[in-house]
Amino acid sequence: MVKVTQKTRYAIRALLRLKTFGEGGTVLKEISKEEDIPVKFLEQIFASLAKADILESKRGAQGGYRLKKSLKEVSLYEVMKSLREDVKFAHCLDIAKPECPLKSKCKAEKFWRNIQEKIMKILMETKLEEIDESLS
Amino acid sequence: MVKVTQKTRYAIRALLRLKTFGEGGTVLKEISKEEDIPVKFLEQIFASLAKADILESKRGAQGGYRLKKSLKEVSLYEVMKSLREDVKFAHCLDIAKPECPLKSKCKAEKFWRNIQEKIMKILMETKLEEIDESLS
DNA sequence: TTGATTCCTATATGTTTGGTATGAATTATT
DNA sequence: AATAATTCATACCAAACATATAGGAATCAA
Repeated sequence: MVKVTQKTRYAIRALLRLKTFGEGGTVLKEISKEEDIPVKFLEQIFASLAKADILESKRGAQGGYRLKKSLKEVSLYEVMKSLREDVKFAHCLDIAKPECPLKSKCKAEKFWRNIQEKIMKILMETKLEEIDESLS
Repeated sequence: MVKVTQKTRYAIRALLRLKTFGEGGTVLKEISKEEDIPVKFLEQIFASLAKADILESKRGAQGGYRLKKSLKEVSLYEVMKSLREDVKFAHCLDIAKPECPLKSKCKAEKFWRNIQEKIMKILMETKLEEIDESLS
């Protein structure tokens, strides 16, 4: 299953915005306000992104977030995966065994896997940097 | 949003199975049994596929379904669309106007559209015929 | 110690999905 | 004409998932 949720969209926009703050970074509240994303929701999102080493956090007063990687290096796939969004089509590939009575199921699952690989390739090749370029 | 649901998977498998019945076609109940898909759910699926001219139906006694198009001609995109599964990423492209205060949103939405087009291309190029070939 | 912040986890709300139920409409067969 | 077999149409329901909201713990600079 490949899905692009609101969460993913928020994440992308937040990262893009964070980029404009450069090395200094900023505080979550700021981005929440500027991008009009619910604070508490964004907290969860940033927690995930931080865990995935896409951004860096510092707690406490004078704390905040800043990008840890250049957006050139961060793929869409990486973001989606860190948010634990499923990036798979095939459902039960383990059923696809020779003995499986539903032959068309076996075939179909393998078929899904092929598609999945193609789409994952796109998601992996797409770096966030492209976003900034996509308006020019 | 691109998603592959159970419904889509059922549809694919059902079409594949239907193909094995050739010109004569068969009755929904039969496919339901062989593919282990809930009858009533499959009814809805087939109704959609029929509306999309992918298969042909005949009501009443001695009725049933048969493929209307060769699976060579039917794309994954077509199936998904006929089931009214969303095949779009971009959410609110109409907000992406010059006046939009959320510039990163505008950028992002355009970015999503690019991705969407790539993925749609894959889905459109993928014909169901490939499924049968994918195990060989 | 205080205030600002991130982090953690539980809960509430809304939407989608997968499936069920009921029955109407259609058609071949008897 | 009656019957049985089918597709067609629609409404409903429960579970899963998405989108938040809430409360407070942990951390840290001043």
